[in-house]
Amino acid sequence: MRALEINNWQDVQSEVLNRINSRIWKPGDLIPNEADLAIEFGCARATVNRALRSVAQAGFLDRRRKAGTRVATNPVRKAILSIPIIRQEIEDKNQTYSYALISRNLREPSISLRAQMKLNANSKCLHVVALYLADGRPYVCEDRWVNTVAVPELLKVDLSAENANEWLVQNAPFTRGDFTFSARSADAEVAGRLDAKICDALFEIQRTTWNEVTAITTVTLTYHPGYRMQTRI
Amino acid sequence: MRALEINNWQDVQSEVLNRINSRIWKPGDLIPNEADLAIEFGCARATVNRALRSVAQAGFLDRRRKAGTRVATNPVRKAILSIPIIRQEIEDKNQTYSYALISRNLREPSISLRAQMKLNANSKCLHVVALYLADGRPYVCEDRWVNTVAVPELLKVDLSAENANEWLVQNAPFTRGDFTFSARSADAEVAGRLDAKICDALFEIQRTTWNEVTAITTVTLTYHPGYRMQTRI
DNA sequence: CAGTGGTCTAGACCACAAG
DNA sequence: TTGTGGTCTAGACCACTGG
Repeated sequence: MRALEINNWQDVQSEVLNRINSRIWKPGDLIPNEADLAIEFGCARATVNRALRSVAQAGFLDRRRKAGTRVATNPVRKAILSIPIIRQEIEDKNQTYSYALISRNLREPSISLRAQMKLNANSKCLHVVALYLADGRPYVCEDRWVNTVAVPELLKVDLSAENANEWLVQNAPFTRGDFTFSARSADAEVAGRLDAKICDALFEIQRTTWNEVTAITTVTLTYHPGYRMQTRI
Repeated sequence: MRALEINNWQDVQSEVLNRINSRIWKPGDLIPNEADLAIEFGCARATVNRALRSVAQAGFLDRRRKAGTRVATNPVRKAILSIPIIRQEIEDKNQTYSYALISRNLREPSISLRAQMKLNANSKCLHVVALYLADGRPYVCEDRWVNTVAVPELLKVDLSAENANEWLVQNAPFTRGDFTFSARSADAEVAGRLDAKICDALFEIQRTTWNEVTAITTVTLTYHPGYRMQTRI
């Protein structure tokens, strides 16, 4: 049996996780305070603090001033999803990326979209539909509405050459985003675009991005049949 | 114009985000090192470090020893998904939670499942199918395989009274999980369970959880038609 | 009120990796 | 080789909140 040796905050973290894991500290238990743990582990309180903050952020501990630190009873699992640029996602699979603009119009958004993006009445949006292909096969269809008040420069961009997403990433920073993941059935239109059968189940992501209080863009990505989004915690 | 006042790491963080946002520091730019920023902001380097680490974790900065800190060119957006306990998810919507066990068998898993869970040949799994209801309407169908070698105690549990997920959360800690999100069409069996029409598109989450190197359980959650998973960054 | 976590500071040493 | 971020430490004060 080897003695426990603590040299850094990662060591503290794994010791804490071990105690939770092996049920030395059970769900709901109050664990010793930072000062006591620092003495036990032979390190500074700041080091214990760093470790406990990290474990708490992962959802395994609940911390409150004065009340102390408890092992979480409902370990809410948090999965971190990386939302990559589509070009990268395709190239990471060693497939050839290509892009085709389907349509580009200036028009009024629907009422529900106007509500979601909190736009004024009469405001026009740039509506862009495009297709991303991997090795020449349809990968994902993008249906995008851009608030032209927030990003007027986009109107001058040639979207058949450069795709709207990459232009926006470079030129229109955002501070906040709402994401919705869902499943939908292919209708005739989207089935045609994605080379799917009518009634195929398609994975869909809708995302609205904001710069403080102004909506920049709402985009719906409809993936080819069989697409899977994966992550790990 | 008010003077910039920095009192804590959150202030440093928002000033940094402002500079990225307002393109004072552009994508790809090298920003000053921690020591210089500490002088500029009139605070300790540790405070700057805390702020920059936080911004980097959010994906807006790339940091490398010796190479310094750069504004990310590909701001990979990271969405944090909370995976709640189903009971909570339903109760949070002020709906009535209920649960029904559909089947419970000890049997051999399919070859693909055996591969995914890295099980030996001949190993038997507990296969549990159950339905969760919100206000009496089908909410999500759970199809679960449990590695009985890892969690033999579950065999003694009455799963018609207590659902497997909550028992496992309390009694079988895990250290790692793989998640897959996808869309599928309803076949006759699942349509019947979820009160859906055949061919409806259904949102599906598959999750395999591990304790170090041992697979605990693989569960597929198939949600009712129209289900949406939402998050925000 | 008083105990807890949250944070700041100044200084120090270390690990990494670019040149 | 050397500049950069990564981290530790000891001590201090503060903010919150439970009792």
